[in-house]
Amino acid sequence: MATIHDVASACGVSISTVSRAISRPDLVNAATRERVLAAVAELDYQPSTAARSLMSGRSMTLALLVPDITNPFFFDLVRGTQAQAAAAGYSQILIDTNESVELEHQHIATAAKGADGLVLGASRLGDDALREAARSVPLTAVNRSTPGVTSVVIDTPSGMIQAVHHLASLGHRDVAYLSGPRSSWSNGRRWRAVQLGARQAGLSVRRLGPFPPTRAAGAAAADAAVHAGVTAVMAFNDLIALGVLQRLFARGVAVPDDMSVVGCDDTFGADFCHPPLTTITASIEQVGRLATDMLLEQLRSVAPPPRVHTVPAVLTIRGSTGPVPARRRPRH
Amino acid sequence: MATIHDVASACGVSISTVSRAISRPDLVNAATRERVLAAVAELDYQPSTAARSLMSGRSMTLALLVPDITNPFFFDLVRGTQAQAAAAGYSQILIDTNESVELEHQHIATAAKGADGLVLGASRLGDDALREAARSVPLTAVNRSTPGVTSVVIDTPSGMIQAVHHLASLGHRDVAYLSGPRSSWSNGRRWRAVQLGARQAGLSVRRLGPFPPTRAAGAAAADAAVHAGVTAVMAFNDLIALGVLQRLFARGVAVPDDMSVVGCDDTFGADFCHPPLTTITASIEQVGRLATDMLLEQLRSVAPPPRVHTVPAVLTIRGSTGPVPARRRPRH
DNA sequence: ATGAAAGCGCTAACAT
DNA sequence: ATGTTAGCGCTTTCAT
Repeated sequence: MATIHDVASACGVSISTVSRAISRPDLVNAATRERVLAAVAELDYQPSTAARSLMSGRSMTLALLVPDITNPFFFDLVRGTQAQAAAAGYSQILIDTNESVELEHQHIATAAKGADGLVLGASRLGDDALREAARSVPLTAVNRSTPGVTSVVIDTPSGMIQAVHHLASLGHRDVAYLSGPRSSWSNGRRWRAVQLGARQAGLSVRRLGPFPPTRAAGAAAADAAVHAGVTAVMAFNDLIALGVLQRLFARGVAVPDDMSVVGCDDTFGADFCHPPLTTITASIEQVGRLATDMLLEQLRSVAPPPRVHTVPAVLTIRGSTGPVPARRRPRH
Repeated sequence: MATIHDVASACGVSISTVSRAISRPDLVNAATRERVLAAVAELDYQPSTAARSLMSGRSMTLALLVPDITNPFFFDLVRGTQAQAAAAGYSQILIDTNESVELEHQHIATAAKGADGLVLGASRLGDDALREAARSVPLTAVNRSTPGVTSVVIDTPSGMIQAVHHLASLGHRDVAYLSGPRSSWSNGRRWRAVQLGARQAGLSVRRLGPFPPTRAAGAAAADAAVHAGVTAVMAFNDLIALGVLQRLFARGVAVPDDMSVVGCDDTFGADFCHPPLTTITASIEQVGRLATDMLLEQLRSVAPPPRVHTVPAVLTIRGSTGPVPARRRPRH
């Protein structure tokens, strides 16, 4: 690998001239510049990022931490952050914290030294830990908000309230919320939204779970819902809802004829599963873009005060919700 | 941010002692070591990765390049490479080359300086360019093989041959292959496999396309297939197949009653779309793990000669394939 | 316009 | 067992 010295000696100038010819071309004589640039091309010289980082203190790298790359929600997020990072000349490193608070903690510490800033997807950290982290490194949190921390949150709750009303208007009186992970901030918000909507619409909700936010867990969730005797379920996310659909089908419970199912996030698959999922839609990729933008902003010399940006979410009605069954089916 | 000097002066030793206390504890007096480690904890000292990289010449970072992060095939790959990289203490940076040969070229060059090695997912590079790249930086290619380049390839072709026989056994005589991108090496292999299978099974295949490997393109592909009057299609990948399913449904063509559909890769969604997709299954995550392993191996002092590892793939029959229609439906 | 030299934070000889 | 020193490759004063 060619170094700046190779280039310098190749065209008989000093290393500072080479450096300047590259980073501030206007400061060097046109003729010399040509010569240097030619040598650079000739030797295929690439300035060492390590050396640059050492000098500048910046790595031109951003890190994205997610609890589980397996979850399509995060695919969409990755897409958005990656695109925006790339556009700004940053690389993005991807870290899976495996739904673990400790791992997240640890990775924040280590990632912080490798990256110039972090995007925390659905952080499982507590308020104090999150604020603390935000103090030690530029970061923006996605779907995890607390005062003093820059974040972008999706207004899923208002979508869920709409969903409850939708269910009510179909005649449902008994619905279950299939809870996500306890450590998920979104889960708390969503459950509160469901409760609020239920109060407004005058129907009864109960919370089942918590369940891991996976398709596999949807089977258990479906069984719990059938056992509870509700006519509709609202799942913490689409993954659980997908699992529910599958399990209900296996048990011979028809959707939406015997049971209505509402997902959340409208991630990949929600529109082509069977039946297609009524769910809460937001542009997650857009959220990723925004989060990266807000992070990049903090990296500029004058960092803005922490802000929280809210992205709208709406109810998308598809085939998995329908009128309440005329007569309740036997509970298997 | 604390430096090694801060730690050193904090406990009245030289920086080398600090360095040693951290990287080779056995070389320093137990008592001093304690003191140093205490100071490290106290000051929350984190050795600078940039400085370390500069010294060692290694960044402890791997890069994964994919043509399109949007594609679920690559989600699975990301999972695998990420897991294995993390296990080996490496970070992984993710790069989207956007289906562009030029972008891939360029990113290989730039990524090469930031990362210690690359995993190229479904590289769109030509043979020469790929070999050239492999000469300049440690890399392993996934589903893109050429002599002299370490790679892991999925034995999708044998799965596709099985699929053709499956179709033949259902009575199909006319099938179409819905071609993927021209620059995709896999596409060529898959098409050849389909032709071979067709010859063996004595049925006729034609190639339609090429189509971009996206759900959206599946609509065009479906129309082309209907127009061609075939009774079964085999798509380059599940994404196209999913799009076909959707379009066929919209046009009132029943699957599998009027048309059988075979996908490829068994990516997220293939098992819960409607009807579930008959497809070619391989553990893509496993492929990612393997690719990273093989890359890591090249990074060790004595790099092994280029090898190509083949991962098996099998036909998974689901609901999207069935007997050939008794009488052909009118072609819309 | 160009060169010399200092130094970013660290590790690895080489002294002591 | 510990300290001193010389770089790793680069940018950036400061001279010239």
